[in-house]
Amino acid sequence: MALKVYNDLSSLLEEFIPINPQKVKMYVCGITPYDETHLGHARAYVAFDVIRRYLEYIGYEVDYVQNFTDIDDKIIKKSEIQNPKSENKTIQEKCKEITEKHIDSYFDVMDQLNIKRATVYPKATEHIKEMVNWIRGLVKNGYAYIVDSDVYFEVSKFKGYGKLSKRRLKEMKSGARVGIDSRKKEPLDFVLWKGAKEGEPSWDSPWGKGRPGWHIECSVMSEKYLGEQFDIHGGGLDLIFPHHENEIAQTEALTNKIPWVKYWLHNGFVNINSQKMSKSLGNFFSMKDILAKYPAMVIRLFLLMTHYHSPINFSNEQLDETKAAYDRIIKTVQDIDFLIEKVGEPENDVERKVTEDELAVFNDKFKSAMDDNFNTAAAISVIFEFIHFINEHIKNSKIDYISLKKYKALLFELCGILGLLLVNEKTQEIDAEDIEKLISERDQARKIKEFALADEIRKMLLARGIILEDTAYGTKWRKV
RNA sequence: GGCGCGGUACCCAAGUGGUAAGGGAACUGUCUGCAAAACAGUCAUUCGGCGGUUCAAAUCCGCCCCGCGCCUCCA
Repeated sequence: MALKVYNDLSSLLEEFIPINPQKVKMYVCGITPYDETHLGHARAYVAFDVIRRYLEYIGYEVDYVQNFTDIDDKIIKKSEIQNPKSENKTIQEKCKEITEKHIDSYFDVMDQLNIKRATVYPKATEHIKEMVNWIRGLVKNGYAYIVDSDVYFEVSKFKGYGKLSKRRLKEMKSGARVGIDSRKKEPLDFVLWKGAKEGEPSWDSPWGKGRPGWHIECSVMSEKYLGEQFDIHGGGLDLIFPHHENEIAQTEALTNKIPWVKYWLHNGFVNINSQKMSKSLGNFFSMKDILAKYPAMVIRLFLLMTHYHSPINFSNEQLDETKAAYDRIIKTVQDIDFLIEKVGEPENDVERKVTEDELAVFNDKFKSAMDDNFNTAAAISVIFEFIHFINEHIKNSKIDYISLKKYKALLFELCGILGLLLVNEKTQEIDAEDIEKLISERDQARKIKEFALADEIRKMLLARGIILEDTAYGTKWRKV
């Protein structure tokens, strides 16, 4: 089965055929680094990380570009807040200080979530020259007009306007919420270049000192790193309008290469109590806070248990449930490792129960799910079906070294495609020797039927967060 | 006002024409000195409501009810 993706441009599920049969080029809108990385960011970049990983898994080379919008009103505003430490710095330096700090913490969060680094992370401020050239081109070919030291894109000149967001110009003109700016010819026209006010960071341009508007950077930087046309453009659902619509307009107006982007993919929001997470509602969760309470892989699993295009409702209860689900996977890995050690080398094998065909069933089902527009929720269900299969076989003592190794390899392969690491981080911080010692003391007690003492030891270990399990192969332990 | 998304068990969530995946919770049983885990079984005759199309509908069509998002910065 071939990979199919839901294209927001056509509103259809389409077969994925990249422009170059070996190489996929994708651009995902990055963050404006002026504040903490939040759950919504995590959702978006986990989603596109899995898309990227799956494309690589099925054999493509992937060029993945993600920008940083490191110049913007919110950053400037933040830089104006009094900070004694940066008293003597220029506004430009202050902005850089803010963005660098947030980019660092962004990468820290992304690393914890096991998100692979993009091929390149271009910054808007490092591409001003290219943007100025681009805007100059739009002025020259009549799509942009100059008012004082601002430059605007004239939306009505671009006949495809609205094709991504499925809006018609006429309808939007009558829309109540479009802000009126008398300087613009039409309310929907958007700014390509903003003339600088006193004290704002600025760069030279043919129209005077100023800075680029929001949308232009993505067109310019994607063109620079991926070429005039490429395969996938991604981002949050809220970017469809106006951001992505404007990007299409200014890009296709300049290059006349249509379509600019073949597949548009957007991720759904994170909701709190069925409402969009937002600062104004005060229902905002920073990743720093969540990571203090839950392992990163639990968050990753939680985000992937809902399809990327659907909204996802966040709550601590949901995360607790996901923790239990994740522990089920981890426990199976630990059980396999425990048995591999106990069962020993292949010469001891009595029977080999698992066959390649049996495993292929799970492999195929998993791939079919992923081929269907990256249906991670369905793919995860296959992982749990596989875990059930493994436990069933372990239970029936139909275990042998080769099978166990194969189970483990497939489990890691499937989880790996989803970027799910199967490590119990906490185990590494524990004094294993001490625990083993107590376990053998308990075993002695059990042998002479001193169950009170045995239970006392078990209780003691539980207080330290260690759970004991007695099996036919001896006692196992694990962290809560 | 315009455009769009969704309503599947106690909770979460897959499923776009062939008779309801998966996870969590709960209950029963097996195993165990007791546990834990695992396994076995139970948990939606039904998919917001009402009509229609069809041999067949959660899936297609119509109407209605409810929730949400975008149209302003946003992942």
